Amino acid sequence: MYGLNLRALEIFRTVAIEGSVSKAAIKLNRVQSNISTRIKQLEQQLEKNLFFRHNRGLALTPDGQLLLTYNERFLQLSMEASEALKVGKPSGFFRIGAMESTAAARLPEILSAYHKIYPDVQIELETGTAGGLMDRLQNYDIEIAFVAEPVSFDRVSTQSVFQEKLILVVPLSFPPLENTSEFSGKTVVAFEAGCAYRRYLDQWLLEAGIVPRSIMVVSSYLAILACVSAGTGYAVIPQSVLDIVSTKGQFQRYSLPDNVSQIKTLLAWRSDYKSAKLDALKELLPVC
Amino acid sequence: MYGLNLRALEIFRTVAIEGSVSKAAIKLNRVQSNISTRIKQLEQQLEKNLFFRHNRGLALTPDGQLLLTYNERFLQLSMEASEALKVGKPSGFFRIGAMESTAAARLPEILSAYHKIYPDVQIELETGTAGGLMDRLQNYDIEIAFVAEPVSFDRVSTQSVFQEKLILVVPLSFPPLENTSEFSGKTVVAFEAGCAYRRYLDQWLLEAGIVPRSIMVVSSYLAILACVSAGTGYAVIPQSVLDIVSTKGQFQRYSLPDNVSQIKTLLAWRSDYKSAKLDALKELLPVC
DNA sequence: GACATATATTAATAAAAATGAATTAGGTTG
DNA sequence: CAACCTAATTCATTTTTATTAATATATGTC
Repeated sequence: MYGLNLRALEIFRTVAIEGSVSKAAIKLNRVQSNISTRIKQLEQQLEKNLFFRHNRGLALTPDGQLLLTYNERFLQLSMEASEALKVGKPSGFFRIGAMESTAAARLPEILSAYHKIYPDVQIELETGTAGGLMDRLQNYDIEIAFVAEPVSFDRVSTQSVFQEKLILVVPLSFPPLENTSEFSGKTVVAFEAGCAYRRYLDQWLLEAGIVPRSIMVVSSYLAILACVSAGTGYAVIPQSVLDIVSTKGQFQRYSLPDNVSQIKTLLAWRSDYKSAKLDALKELLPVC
Repeated sequence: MYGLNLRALEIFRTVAIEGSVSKAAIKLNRVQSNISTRIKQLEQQLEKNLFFRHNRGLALTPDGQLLLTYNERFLQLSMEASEALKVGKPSGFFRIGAMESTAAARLPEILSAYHKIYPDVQIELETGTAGGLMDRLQNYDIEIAFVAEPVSFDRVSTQSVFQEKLILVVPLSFPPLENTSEFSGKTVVAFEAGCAYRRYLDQWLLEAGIVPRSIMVVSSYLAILACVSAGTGYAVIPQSVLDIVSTKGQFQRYSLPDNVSQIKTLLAWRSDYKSAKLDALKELLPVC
């Protein structure tokens, strides 16, 4: 039954419509014996008589009638499929990776708009660290990723889409920040090592000559803010994330030097990846 | 694109799921080069890249994803088709031929019940004379026929389903029937020659020694009754038809001798014709 | 009984699919 | 960096399947 192909269906269909092997053969530009054999083959494969043979030609049996309706459905489906492939409209799964901050602060609105326009696309948004996401991108596990710069991988293209500002958040219980050296000996609350912002944090600590007492690794911005509020230690967090949480005012905020605080978020995709889904998404993203 | 078959779809599907040509080859008990070639072939036929090639295997492109969804639909449809063929439940067209009298008086109720039970069967009821119907039956133009006995054709099976009684209907303007010879010289209103009841009528006329003035051929029982009511002539008509028309009392009725008035209606089908549709219909028909 | 009109069968050929071996292309490891 | 791995591709060959051309068979018509 596995050899059943569109040609077989076409032959069956033509014979059914013409009611004759010879007429079908003429119509399909084949020799009559070929049609005859193919029909018999089909009947053997299905173990059903599809036609009554009489002296003026063939007529469908009930089983043949049934097959004919499925035949039509097959042909229709195959046309629909080739049409869909030709047009290339956005559809199917869209596996998107994003850093938690981007997923929380930037994407909801955009993906919601996207979903409205292209309801046929099933979005799967997964979060992870910048490093982890780039690995998954290269493993063809996700199709695109939103990650903080810098990104430099072979065969990966990027375009910057969001500008983030990192803010230093400090517990109210800490003395006002005047001298950065005061931060030495305190605890830093931070994302795990793969996180891009964590790298900026480490860089600032180094440049400012700060030696933290310890680093507490927490994998959620909400949890990090909760820790800061509770006085556990200080942290660095994107402004946009801060904007969407309601825990305002429960900690001190400080700007960081521009070189470590102004960070672009990039949309990244494998260079060999081209799709209508991606093109459509780019339309909805800001240029930055 | 016409060579596309279920095997190709299965190969594509397996590679897509396994993400690897070699694994798919093992799973499908084929050699890996074969899978590789088939995939490339498919891509060429569709003029689309279906997979990204990377060093750990293959991953679907958006086009590949799209094709995969159609692939699933194809496989599902093919399973549905083979399931339907296996089960053999009544479905498809059911081309039924019947004499007008049977179609009008006997079948409506039965076909209505049938349709309720088997809504997947599309009934086509066509009327014709007994002779015409038997021709069409043998021409595979209709699948079954309801005709009056006698029927004796090679390769046609029958079973009797209705008992009809023929009634002689006479205009009110005619004198009461006492002596059949009085009917000579009058007009007979009758169905065309192929009609079975017409043959019984002819036989009775012969046996009773009646010589009609003329025969008026009318192809509808309602029209025949209208003619009789109008005084045109006398006619022979099944009791069951008389029962369903509202023009009662506008003519005289007489019984005919049993040998020409008691007639069975047969269900007839070609002996090579077997179908669930027919079996189901037989269940609903009276035995007689 | 010869003829016409169908489908079916068969043997030969052509085309397509599957195989096995060799090759290529990226990684990984010592 | 060379040797090694893993996985896909290419290519020559074999096997299978589809197509053809010629012939057989079956049935109805004159």
